[in-house]
Amino acid sequence: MKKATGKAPAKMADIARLAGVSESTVSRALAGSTLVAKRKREEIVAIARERGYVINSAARNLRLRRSEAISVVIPLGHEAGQPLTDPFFVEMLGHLADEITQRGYGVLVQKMLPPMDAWLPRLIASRRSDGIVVIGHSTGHAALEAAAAAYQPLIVWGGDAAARRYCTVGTDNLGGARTGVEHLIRLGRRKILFFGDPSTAELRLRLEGYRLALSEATTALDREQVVPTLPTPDAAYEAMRTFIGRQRPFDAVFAGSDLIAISALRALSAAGLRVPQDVAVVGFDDIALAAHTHPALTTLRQDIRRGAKTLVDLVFRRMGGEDAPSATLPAELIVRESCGATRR
Amino acid sequence: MKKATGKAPAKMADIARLAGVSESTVSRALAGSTLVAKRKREEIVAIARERGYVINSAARNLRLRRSEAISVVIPLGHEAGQPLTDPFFVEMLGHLADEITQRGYGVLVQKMLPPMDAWLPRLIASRRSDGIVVIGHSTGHAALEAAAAAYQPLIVWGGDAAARRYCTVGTDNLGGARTGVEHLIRLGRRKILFFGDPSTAELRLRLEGYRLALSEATTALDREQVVPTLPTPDAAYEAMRTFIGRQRPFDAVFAGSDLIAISALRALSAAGLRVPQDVAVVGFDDIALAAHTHPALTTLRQDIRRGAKTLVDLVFRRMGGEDAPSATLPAELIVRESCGATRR
DNA sequence: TTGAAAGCGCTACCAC
DNA sequence: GTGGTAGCGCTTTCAA
Repeated sequence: MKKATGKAPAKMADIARLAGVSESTVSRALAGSTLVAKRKREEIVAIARERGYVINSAARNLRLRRSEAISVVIPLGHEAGQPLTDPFFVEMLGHLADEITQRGYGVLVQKMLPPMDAWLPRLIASRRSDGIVVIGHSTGHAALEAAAAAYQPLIVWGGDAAARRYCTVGTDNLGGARTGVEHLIRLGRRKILFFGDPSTAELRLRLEGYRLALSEATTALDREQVVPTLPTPDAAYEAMRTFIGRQRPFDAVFAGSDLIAISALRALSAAGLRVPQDVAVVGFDDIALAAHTHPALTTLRQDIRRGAKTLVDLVFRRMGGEDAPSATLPAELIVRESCGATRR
Repeated sequence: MKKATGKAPAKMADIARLAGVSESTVSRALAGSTLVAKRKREEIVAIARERGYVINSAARNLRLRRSEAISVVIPLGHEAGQPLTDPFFVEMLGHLADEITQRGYGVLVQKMLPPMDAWLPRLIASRRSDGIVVIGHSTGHAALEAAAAAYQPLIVWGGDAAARRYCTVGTDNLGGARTGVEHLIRLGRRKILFFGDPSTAELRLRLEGYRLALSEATTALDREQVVPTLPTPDAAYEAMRTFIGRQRPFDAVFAGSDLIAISALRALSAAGLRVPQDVAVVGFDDIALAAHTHPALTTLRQDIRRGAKTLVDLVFRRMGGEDAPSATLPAELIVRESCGATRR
């Protein structure tokens, strides 16, 4: 195997020699320190640029005891071995990358399989990143609690800030779901299903919101009915198909996520049920696709960009030693076609 | 601002003291070197584990002159400022993360805006990663050519291996498109549109495949007709809507990507055109959603997992100094409902 | 305003 | 088999 032999990259000492100054001065000049005479500073910077010199980050990081990188952790539950399928997480990842990059930090992506307690501490101890953002179905609460106790700059995207001791950012899942179901009730729907996987924290909260809306309704409704499903399109499609086969009457589906709602749309259509005439459907997330389904999906928008901004803001504040608090973001009802109009 | 004061993490010297050996021995033991007596080695490893000791990667990397990380670069063209929208790239990112993580390397995600020539060299010089994988509509050929000349471990996901001097991995876009269009012709379609953005290298090749299929057809066909569009759902929807409004007759759409095909599906349906009865549609990529549209989308599958595997395989081989060659992967026609059956 | 020197935490070359 | 030692390339006192 022939060894790659690119010429060794310039180091700071080389630039120092070229500029006829000491390494210290180059270091200061490159950092923009006013300690260095302006003229000299500019000269040094010019030489460095011309030579394509870039500071060796390993050396810098070792010296500074930081990495200038943030880990973005994507816990994989059911989808182990799969690529991230949920567009929501993907959009989140994109926004996080934007926010982090903007601050001059690197983004270290970590796909993580349970159990989390095995490697979250390792990730922290390795010091490969200065802060950690965990997105996704937050499994492994215990591991998070434990890690957070000794490590500040850890922020988790998730639903229930109140119940946790670690810092979280999340949408108001309960309130959002409640709003969505209330909307269905207002439109005259009476037999409303909850369709989703209540084993994750966020979906549990949405289920709670669904229940709350049902219980507080002033009109006579069918009692709650939960159709569980794994959060993948195929599983959701099958689950809905099976449910329809059971012939239990229903006139609305409140889905735990848009991805699931879209599968429901397909299953309903395949079974000859019209949306929204026969069955109204409401999703959660407002992924890009939601506006483009047929019929267009009514859903609860999570403001991902703002979520990402908040997440990153909090990690940086905590990296600075501040004890930044958890945050909850509102969900916004986006009315499109799939929920139908008022029934007489 | 209160400074975070987690207790300083253990370093190798601490473990050495605890184990009553030298730092060298700890280093060797942790690396699993057989130079250290087995008994002693296990003892040291046990102590390290017990103390939650993890090697400081900055120090290790500085010493070893490598970073144990791969940069995955996502060039953003039209979608600047947007999160990555195309599910194809996202799936690719997921698989890349899997492959890279599996080899014990970190994944450094870089979203990059043109111009590439400004920061590709910087990325290389910063040594934050040992290799670079560029995915996405490969813009900036010149910058890639220039960078690749002096830097081996750079692999680009893209279409036309032949035309480039840098190492690429990609699907046989031309052949795939040709297969898809031939299929439409075989099914009796005569007025076939190409729908997509021919400004990117990959789409250009698909367009070429489309042309080839038309020109080689043995039946009388309408001449080529290209409906250009930016690669976002909204733009594609509008473009198709506008085109339909012009009333030029057509009975099939060959779309440059699934995302575009799905938008076409919507626009056709909104215009009262039935798929596949009135218009057949074929996409490209086979994203997860393709099987779930209504009607289900006929498309050309790109084997993303294999693509990612190949990409990562090549970077690692090149990191090892090997002069690994470009690779082209076949596209597979996945026949579903949107192309219809043979017309009499 | 500048330079010398110490050292961040690790690995690998030597000598024993 | 094991330990001393010399750096990897940078930043930052400290002294001038």
